[in-house]
Amino acid sequence: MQLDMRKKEVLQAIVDDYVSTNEPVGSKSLIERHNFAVSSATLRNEMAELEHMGLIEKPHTSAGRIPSDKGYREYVNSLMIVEELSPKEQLEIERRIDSSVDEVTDLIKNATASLSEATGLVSLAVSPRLKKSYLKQLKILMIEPGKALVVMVLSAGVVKDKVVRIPNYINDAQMMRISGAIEKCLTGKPLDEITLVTVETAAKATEVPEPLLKQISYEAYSAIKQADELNVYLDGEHRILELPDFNSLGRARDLIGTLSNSGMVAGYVNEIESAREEENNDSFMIRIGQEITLEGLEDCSFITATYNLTDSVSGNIGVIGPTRMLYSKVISQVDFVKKKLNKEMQRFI
Amino acid sequence: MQLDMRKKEVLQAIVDDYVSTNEPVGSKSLIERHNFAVSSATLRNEMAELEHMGLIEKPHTSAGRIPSDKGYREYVNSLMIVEELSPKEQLEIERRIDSSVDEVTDLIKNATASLSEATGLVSLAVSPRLKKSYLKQLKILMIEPGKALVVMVLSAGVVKDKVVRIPNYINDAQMMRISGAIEKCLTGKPLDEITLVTVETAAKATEVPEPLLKQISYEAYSAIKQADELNVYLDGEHRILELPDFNSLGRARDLIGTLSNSGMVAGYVNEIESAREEENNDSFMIRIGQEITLEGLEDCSFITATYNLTDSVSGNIGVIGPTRMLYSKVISQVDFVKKKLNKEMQRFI
DNA sequence: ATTAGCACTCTATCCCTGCGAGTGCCAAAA
DNA sequence: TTTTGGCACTCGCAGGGATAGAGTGCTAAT
Repeated sequence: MQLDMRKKEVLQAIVDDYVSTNEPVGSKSLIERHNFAVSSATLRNEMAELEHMGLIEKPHTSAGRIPSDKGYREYVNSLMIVEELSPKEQLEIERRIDSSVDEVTDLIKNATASLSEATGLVSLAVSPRLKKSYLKQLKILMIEPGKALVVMVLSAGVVKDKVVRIPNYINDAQMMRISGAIEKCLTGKPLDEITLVTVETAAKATEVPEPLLKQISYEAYSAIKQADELNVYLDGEHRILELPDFNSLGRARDLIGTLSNSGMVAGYVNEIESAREEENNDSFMIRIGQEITLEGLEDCSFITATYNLTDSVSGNIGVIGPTRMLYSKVISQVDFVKKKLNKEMQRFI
Repeated sequence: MQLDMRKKEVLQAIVDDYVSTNEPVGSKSLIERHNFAVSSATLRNEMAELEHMGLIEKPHTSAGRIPSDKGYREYVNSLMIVEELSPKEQLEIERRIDSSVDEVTDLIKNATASLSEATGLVSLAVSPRLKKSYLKQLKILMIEPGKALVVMVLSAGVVKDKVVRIPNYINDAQMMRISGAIEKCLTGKPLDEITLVTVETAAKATEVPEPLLKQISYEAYSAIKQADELNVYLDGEHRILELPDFNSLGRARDLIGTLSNSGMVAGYVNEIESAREEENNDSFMIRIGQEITLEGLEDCSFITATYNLTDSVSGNIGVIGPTRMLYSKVISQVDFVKKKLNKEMQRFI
């Protein structure tokens, strides 16, 4: 994108104005609000060219211009001046992230709520991707006839468990042996390298009847697989209904509807997360308007950052809002929450 | 409320018509859609009286009538003919409640989703009130230095756990002793009879240094208390945005905003649940419009039923929608889901 | 390259009107 | 006493100008 200095200034001014007023901006009001050394006629020419380049567009003939997705993209990539948060704003965010919680999940939920409150947008977080973390402990506790609890302690400092069914006739000693064998063999293995066969092979080290072995192995395996399933935490859904951008109802419904499908959301976030890793970008992902391939979010923007629980275990936290959002500030807020989250997570490792 | 036969018929017809058309109903259209043996003028007189009694009201002078909260109440109490679900509808609901889940929580979530789908309204469930269930097991597992997992098996077939902090210097043997002592003493005790003192007293049976005892007791206690905290599961928030009743945006925002405060919702549900118990009603609670004392839900209706995990452990499941809802059908749906839930829960006890 | 000026376009708003649905009431009928 | 037909009245809503206002593109002059 080749933009001369003045075009850059004009585009920047248009985005800034439109974001703050939610009105298409015309050449005259541009002159009024900014110190351009040229006349409105000159700006009109510039604007015509910007439109020709696809950076801005007209809702209708006699209205001002609004930025296009491409325009926002240009703005975000090279025009925007990222706004630092004031100490007060920082404090406000930190206050809401109660650091006295005992579980990572709660910490993440708090951070998500805090982010939504600060930005006034819908916020979301994806739980840590535990595929790369490895098992430190695996215990199977007999609970009552037919029921056991598989408890897994992972290297990332996370504890996961799952209630599973077991045959009635199994006894404590047998269970101890199987559970011990599985633990011994799987300890240190990353979750994504554990397959049903791995577990079964591990269990075979014990002298326990075959069918019993198979069943327990399967249940242990399913518990392990469940442990690395991703969760999506949403917050502040109601806030988007405050925004004038969503007064059309249909849009709001689509957004909330789509977001409530956490599987799809997690999948999408993973997708752009791996794109980020390949591009070796900094820790940000910004998707604007049509760049988002999730149905119903085509006129939203998505800003998300990657937090790290350990070097190899990460998740995402970010916001979704209308394309017309205060990028310069929201980015700082997301970044700040991410950093705070990273800091607090040290305690859990 | 003294209503002669004809007034009842008129009110019933008005509610039915208004619910299905979402238009104020006038005397003439009432004649057209129903087989009244009288003229529209007579109905006008009846309607004037019904309005005088506060059962129906006019949005403005020259519009038809719509039922008031009081009118809906009368309808629900004595006019409505509860609509049975067709086998097909029953099947559809059952299909969505996947009965192969291993945990009660998942069962409840599924039921909630199914209910929302069936009714097209927002559904919600409150997790079982475990206060009255008693401890069957309590184990404290050492996880890593400074961290332990408290695992509790409750009489209602529910397993709860919590990660807690413990002093670094405690050793396995000490922990075994404390944990054993606590379990021995608390087994069989309903959760709501367990206090911090109870736990401490139990722990004192062991010969472990006092400060250690105190701290572990406190952590165990906090885990127990956390186990009987109530959770609220919501589903189908986006569906209310489909309803013409919520086209005003503000109402939708208030509703979603209020519902997202799960503490308030749980409190309110508990409140009306205990009212139900006192009145020794059947298993239904219906709150219409102004009867709801939750801010932001003043023009909604709330239909909820009580499910039972055991005799003494119950929770609630129900829906929230506009006062203009198909009471006769929604009630059947809620009831059916509740029964299905009760049936499936047998497996967990 | 910039600018002033101008004709043109399009929307949003206001006001007016007429239509339709519905009401309340009265006097006559049952 | 209840019911009914009839009628005047009310009010919201949709449609139809008319107007104002904001903005554009183009042209000719600087």
